[in-house]
Amino acid sequence: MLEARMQQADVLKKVVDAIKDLVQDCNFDCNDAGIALQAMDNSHVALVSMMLKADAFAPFRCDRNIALGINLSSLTKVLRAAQSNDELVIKAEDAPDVVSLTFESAEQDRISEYDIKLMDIDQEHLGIPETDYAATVKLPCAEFQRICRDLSALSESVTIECAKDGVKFSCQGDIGAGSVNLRSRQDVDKPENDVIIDLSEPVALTFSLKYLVNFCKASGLSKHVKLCLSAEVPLLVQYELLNQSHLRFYLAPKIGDEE
Amino acid sequence: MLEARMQQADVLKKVVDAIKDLVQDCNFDCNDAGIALQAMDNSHVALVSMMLKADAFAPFRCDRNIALGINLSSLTKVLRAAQSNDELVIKAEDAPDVVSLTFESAEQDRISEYDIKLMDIDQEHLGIPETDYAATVKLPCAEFQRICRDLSALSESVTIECAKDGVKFSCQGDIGAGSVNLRSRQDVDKPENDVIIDLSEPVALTFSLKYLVNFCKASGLSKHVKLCLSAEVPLLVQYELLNQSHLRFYLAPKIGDEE
DNA sequence: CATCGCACCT
DNA sequence: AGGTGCGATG
Repeated sequence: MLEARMQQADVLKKVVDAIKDLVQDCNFDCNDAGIALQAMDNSHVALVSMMLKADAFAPFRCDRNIALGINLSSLTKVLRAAQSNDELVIKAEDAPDVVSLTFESAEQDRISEYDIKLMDIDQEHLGIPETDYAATVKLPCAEFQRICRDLSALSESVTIECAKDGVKFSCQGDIGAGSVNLRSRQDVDKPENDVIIDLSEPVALTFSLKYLVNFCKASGLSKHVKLCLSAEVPLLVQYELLNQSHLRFYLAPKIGDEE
Repeated sequence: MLEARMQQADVLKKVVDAIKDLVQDCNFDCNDAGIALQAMDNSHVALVSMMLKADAFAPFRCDRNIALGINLSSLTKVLRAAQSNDELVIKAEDAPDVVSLTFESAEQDRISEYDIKLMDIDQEHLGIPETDYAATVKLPCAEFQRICRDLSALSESVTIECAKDGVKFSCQGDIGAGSVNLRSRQDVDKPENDVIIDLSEPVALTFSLKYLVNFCKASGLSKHVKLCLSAEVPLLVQYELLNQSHLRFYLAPKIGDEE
């Protein structure tokens, strides 16, 4: 059986909010390492990969591999019932029909329990090759979200160009063109503003802004987001969570005249 | 060419916000005196007139007359990308296809540049006669905005009556009637609350509240607003900006049974 | 159903 | 000033 207690129901809520528009149904794969999720979006352009390590729960118990096939719209409805600061306990039997979510107020004076029916989902398991990226950019989530939103007012696509000392986001659209240049910066007094570029080779790639704006719904999960780019491979947009847990989005670049 | 740097991108943002619902497209007329704009609203009831004097910019350079025909909805989208405290540089060539807006963060570690395509706009140039108004009322923006909003819940129109020692805003509607009386007041300790009436002749006129509410979007630009009235001529609603710059709205009174 | 824009509220 | 909730729209 599975029994996992999260201190902050909010975390699961934000994770699911960030992916529910990309993926309708998917398996939460549970084993003694934790709870993992991998899914492609409907149009097979983007891929979501979540890992919540066992350490992110206390306690965490999962005797054997269990795949919980869940409709994310149903899950969203249930998670809306979580109030901030509620703890969340996730429970399932070994061959479950349902998963149970229990929300407990801090003082334990309100306990809500929801069961969600499970579904069988045939999941192509996706091997994601480890890549040595040509460039990684770590920047504040809020800044990335702002850039994506601003540029999406002008165009469907953004070109991300990484150089050693800065990163440039640019787009062209019917009403005009836009670009945002961020210089790398580091400030020990305000590390939350850091923009850190790690580059082995300059790279410039073009991506759909609609997807990037969508990924940015995860902004509340972390202070920073890491963008990893290499020519001709999908962009990795990564949010680090506590205890080496993470939420990752992969997005294939646009090629040639698609832009 | 034109090159004009504003210390506060916010000012242009607020000006455009205040007029974008009245006017879709209009020319920004640039010359060595500054940047001016004049346009009638679609229904030809209201007129907007903006003047940003060269002194409001530092530096300001404009070698020859340039008319920048801009779609205000496009401009709004671009100005949304301005963050508070960003500086704004406006640039255009002498016979431009585009106008360039550059937003610079205070530390210069983020520079965003947007180009907006220009359009050809045939503009009837409007001579606005200088009028000696029968009454002028200077009052806090917030107070005027509040009055217009409150009365607009009751009626489409407001009657403004100026007397020597006070001004009365009143309306009648289906659910009842409303009126707000402001006595003139002056307080050296709180000049921001001043209500100053300058009157050569009592006057009472009726105006569309919808337009007045719209004009009040400019309230963030100034502490006070000046209302200038004379019988049978348009109301002037004036916001003074720094360096003798201003934003003015003119609104024709309603006559007779239109009220 | 999802997205967008506006207004309100904190 | 930013976030949230609502209403309207496609």
